[in-house]
Amino acid sequence: MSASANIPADTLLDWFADTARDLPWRRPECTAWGVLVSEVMLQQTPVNRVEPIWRDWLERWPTPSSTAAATQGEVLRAWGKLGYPRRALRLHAAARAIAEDHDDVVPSDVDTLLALPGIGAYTARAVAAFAYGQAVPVVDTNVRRVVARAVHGAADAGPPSTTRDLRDAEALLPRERAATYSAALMELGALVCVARTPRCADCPVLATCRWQRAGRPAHDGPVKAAQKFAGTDRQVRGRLLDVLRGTTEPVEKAVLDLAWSDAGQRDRCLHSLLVDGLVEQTRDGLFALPGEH
DNA sequence: AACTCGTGGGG
DNA sequence: TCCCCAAGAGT
Repeated sequence: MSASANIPADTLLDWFADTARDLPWRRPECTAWGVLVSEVMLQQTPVNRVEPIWRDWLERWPTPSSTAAATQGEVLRAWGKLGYPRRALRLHAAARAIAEDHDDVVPSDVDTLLALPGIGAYTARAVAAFAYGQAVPVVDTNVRRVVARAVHGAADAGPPSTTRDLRDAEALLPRERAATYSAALMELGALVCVARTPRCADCPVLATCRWQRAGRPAHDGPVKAAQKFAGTDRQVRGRLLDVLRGTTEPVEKAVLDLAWSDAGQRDRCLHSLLVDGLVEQTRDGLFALPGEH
């Protein structure tokens, strides 16, 4: 039996047509730049938090060149509290590269997309598929989970392996409407075949799911360590950057010192923000978002 | 290959 | 409350 038999295209596509969320970056009038921006914003970030930021962003900067003309600080402010603000700088750098090297046209070729900052294995194929309709496999955390269950009969995906994950997804792709099929796989993982408590009763491919057929066995592999946040450098960096997002003028270090009590960790994090280009120091020793002073 | 990098909602 | 985890990328 072929792998695709576990997730039949017609069944999944019908379900998608009936159930899919009406997300703005899925609309036919959405530009390739709009798709690219959405994919970067959606990296590790829930849809409902992305949507308003995405709308504001595209209204303000509808093209790569208009984004490239903004300062890094403006881009970081527009990014707001989406998280992982280095993504905003990479998106800005990608916009510059597209404007300068690609005539302001988002590339459609996966390898060209992969060469852009902040565009990895997932995002490059997502743009190629969703903006240009290419029949390339698109593998995100949802697809990995759906494939693990429906095809491999396992409760959860194993450790990511780009080569193996792409091969698995490639085997599923139908000849027709491959890009929509990929969007549907992701949607299934996002709405039904979710991580914690899958809604199998609502699943369109329940009849062919190997995990279901096997009696939905529990995850057997090693349990991955829970990611901490409180007290980490990530939290401290977030606090520091939030101070600078909230001010128009550069601030003295004493202002940043209020953001975290542990001086050693605070200074280490401020240094790493400077190294990452998320913070700049002015000539007179004040601190600000980059590119604004 | 394992770690780091933000943020906030829901179970 | 705490903990999981959400359309990953870069090193």
